[in-house]
Amino acid sequence: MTSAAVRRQRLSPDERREQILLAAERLFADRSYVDVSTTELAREAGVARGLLNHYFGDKRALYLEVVRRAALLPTLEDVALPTGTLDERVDAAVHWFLASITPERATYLTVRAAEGVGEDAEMREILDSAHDLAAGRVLEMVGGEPGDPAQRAAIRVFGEMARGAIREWSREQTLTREQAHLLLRESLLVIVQTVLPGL
Amino acid sequence: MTSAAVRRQRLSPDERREQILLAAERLFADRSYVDVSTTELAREAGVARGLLNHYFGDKRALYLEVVRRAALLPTLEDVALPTGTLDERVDAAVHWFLASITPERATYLTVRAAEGVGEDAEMREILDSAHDLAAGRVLEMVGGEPGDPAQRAAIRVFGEMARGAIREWSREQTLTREQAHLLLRESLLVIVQTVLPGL
DNA sequence: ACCTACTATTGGCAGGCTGCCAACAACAGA
DNA sequence: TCTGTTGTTGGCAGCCTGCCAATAGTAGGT
Repeated sequence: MTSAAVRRQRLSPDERREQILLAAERLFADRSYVDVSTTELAREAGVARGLLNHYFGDKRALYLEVVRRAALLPTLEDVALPTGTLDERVDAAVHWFLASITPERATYLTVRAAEGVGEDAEMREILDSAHDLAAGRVLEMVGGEPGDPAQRAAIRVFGEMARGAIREWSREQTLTREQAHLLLRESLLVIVQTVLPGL
Repeated sequence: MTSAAVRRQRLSPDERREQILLAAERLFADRSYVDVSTTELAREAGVARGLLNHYFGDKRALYLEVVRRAALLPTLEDVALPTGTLDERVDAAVHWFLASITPERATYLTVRAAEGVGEDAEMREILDSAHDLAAGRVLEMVGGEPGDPAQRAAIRVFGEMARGAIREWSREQTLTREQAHLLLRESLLVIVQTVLPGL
C-alpha cells in the first residue's frame, strides 16, 4: 500500500506501455501466469485495470510481450566471431551460451515462460524463434553453415541440452559449472563433427 | 450433444475416478489447461461438475494427476539390460529412449505438460522425478553408476537433449529419425566417456 | 492566458469460471 | 420391502476477465 499515484497522470503511450511492461516483468518473475491477476498487475503499475486491455488487448498478450522481450534479449547484442581451431571456437561458443543465459533468465525462460499461459502456437513461436536465433549464433561461431536447416536443427537440439545443463548447475546444483561446461563442450564438438561435413 | 448418460448411474469410486481421468486425458491432449473448463471436463466425463472436486479436490490437482500418469508411463515397464560393447549398450539406450517417448507423448509432455497450470514446485517435481527415473534407466543400460548424483545429472542433461531431438524429428521434421538417432548416440557416447570414469 | 479538441485514463457492468455444500437418490444388506 | 450408506447432483457466492461509456489531463491555436 504505497499509494504513490494518488493523482491521475497522463503519460505518452510509449512511456505508459513501458511502465506497465516493467511492472509485469516484476510480477511474472516471481509468480505464474494464473496466479497473477490483472488487478494485481494494474496495482503494481499504478494504473487502472482497463488500461492493460487498452494497451495490450489481453492479459495473455501482455504476458507474451514480457516473454518475447526476455527471450530475445540475449541474442540482441552481437558477438565477435571467434577464430582459431575448431576446439577453440567450440569452447568460445559454449562460453557465449552459458554467459548469454544467466541463471535468472534461465529459470525465467525454461520455467516461467512455459507456464501459466497456454503454450499454443504463438507462444511456441516466440520461444522457438529465440532459440533458433541463439542456435544460429552458435552455428556461426563454430564455423557451420547457418543456412542449412539440418545444421540449425542439430544446434537447436544442443540448445535444449545446454539449457538443461544450466538448470542442473544453477538450480539443482547437481553439476558444477566446470562439469557443465565440459559436458557441453565435448557434446557440441561431437555434434559439430557428426553433422557438419568435413570439419 | 450425444447425451449418453441421461440416467444417474452409481459407480465404484475407482471406476468413476478412472472415467474422469480418461476424459481429462482426452481433453487435455488437444487443448491447454486454461482453455479447458471444468464444465467441459464434467460434460466429457458425463458427470456433474461438483464431482470433479469431490474426487480430485481441485482442477489443478486433476491436471497434475493426468500429467503424473503420462510422465511415469514410459518408465513403468521394465527393460532387459543390454550387454555387449559400450557402443552397443549406448545404442540400445538411445533406442529405448526414442521408443519410450512416442511422438504423441513427447508433444504432450514437452508442450502440454509445461503449460496452463502454474509450473510450480509440485509440477516440477512430477516432471523431474519422471525424467530422473528415465535417466536412471539409461544410466543402467550404459553401465554407469545410478547412485552417483553427478552421473545421473549428466544423463538428465542428455534427456533434455533427447526430448529436443525428438521434437525436431517428430514435430518440426527438420531432422530425420536417423539423424536424430545418430546425433543422440554420438552425444551419449561422449557424455558417458566424459563423465563416467574409465569406460 | 483562455479555451477547445483530442485522447489517455478511469470505473463499473456483464458474463464466465471455480470451489463449496447441503440436498438427493442409487444400491447393498437385512 | 425397507433402511442406512454414500456416490452424485445442482445451485450459490466470490473472483476474475474483457468491454465500453464517461471523465479529465494536456497540447495547440487564438
